[in-house]
Amino acid sequence: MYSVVHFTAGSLNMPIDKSDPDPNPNQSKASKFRWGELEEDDNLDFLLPPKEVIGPDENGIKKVIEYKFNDEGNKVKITTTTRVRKLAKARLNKRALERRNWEKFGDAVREDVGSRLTMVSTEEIILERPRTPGTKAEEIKVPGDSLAQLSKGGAVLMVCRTCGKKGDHWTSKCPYKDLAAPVETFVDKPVASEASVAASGSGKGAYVPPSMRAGAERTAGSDMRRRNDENSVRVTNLSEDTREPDLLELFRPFGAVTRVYVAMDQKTGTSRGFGFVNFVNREDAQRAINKLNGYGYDNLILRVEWATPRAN
DNA sequence: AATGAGCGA
Repeated sequence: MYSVVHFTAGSLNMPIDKSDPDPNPNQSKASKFRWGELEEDDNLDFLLPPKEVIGPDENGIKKVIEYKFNDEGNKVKITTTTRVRKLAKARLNKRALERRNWEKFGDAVREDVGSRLTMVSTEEIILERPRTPGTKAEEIKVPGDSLAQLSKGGAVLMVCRTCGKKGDHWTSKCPYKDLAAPVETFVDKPVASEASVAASGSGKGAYVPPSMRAGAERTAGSDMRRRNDENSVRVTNLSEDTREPDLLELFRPFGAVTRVYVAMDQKTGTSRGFGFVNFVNREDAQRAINKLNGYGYDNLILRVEWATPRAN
């Protein structure tokens, strides 16, 4: 239901005599309400003397004198006295006081800003990375002198720990590095034979990981539990601000993760939008791929696939 | 759209 209220131009322009109560006391409730509203909405403050502010004085006392109409429509004077917290120089420590006296610098030199304003100036700083590709290394490079050749000359002794070959490649480049590692690197005591380990159960002494116990699979192809760089999963379409901890959090539930990596643009320091996650177990990697490929993450749809082995 | 960094007997 609506209550229809009729206004006439005359009623709005009527001179308002505040001392008079409702000029039409017998009118309906709606009309009475209308008068009340008019009184509140009409700003009659221009009839009042202006607001005065005195102080704050040396004691921090500030007075504000205002004039208002009260509910009865009478003019009243309101004086508000407040104590303003003094700008306490004593509260500033020595160093802060010193800084106050500094010359303006940065962009503030050119700006006409108040002495107490703080300005933010931006300055581009090129980050210097340790060893930028193609600087130092090239300067000392002797043409036609490969690392292998140097090693033959006795400068560098390059002996592969995996296959024992001399002067040919580093351990990490060994063509056989993905074959089972030699036992000696894992056990610090002379190894008991597999037969004796099996016979004495766990025996005493050095821990023997399951993969090394008698009966464990030894061939490179069938051993899924060997820790290596192969169970590598490529993740693309990562949002700009996805970092390695985020990737770990996302992939960790599928099994032990040996490494997470997010490719960064070295120049801008921003993510290139892809990364890699390596799993201890191939099956876990496969489950992660199945579950997370096409998964919505940070309002992007992830692509999760097997990575092709890194070119070395 | 896209496949990673660095170390060293």
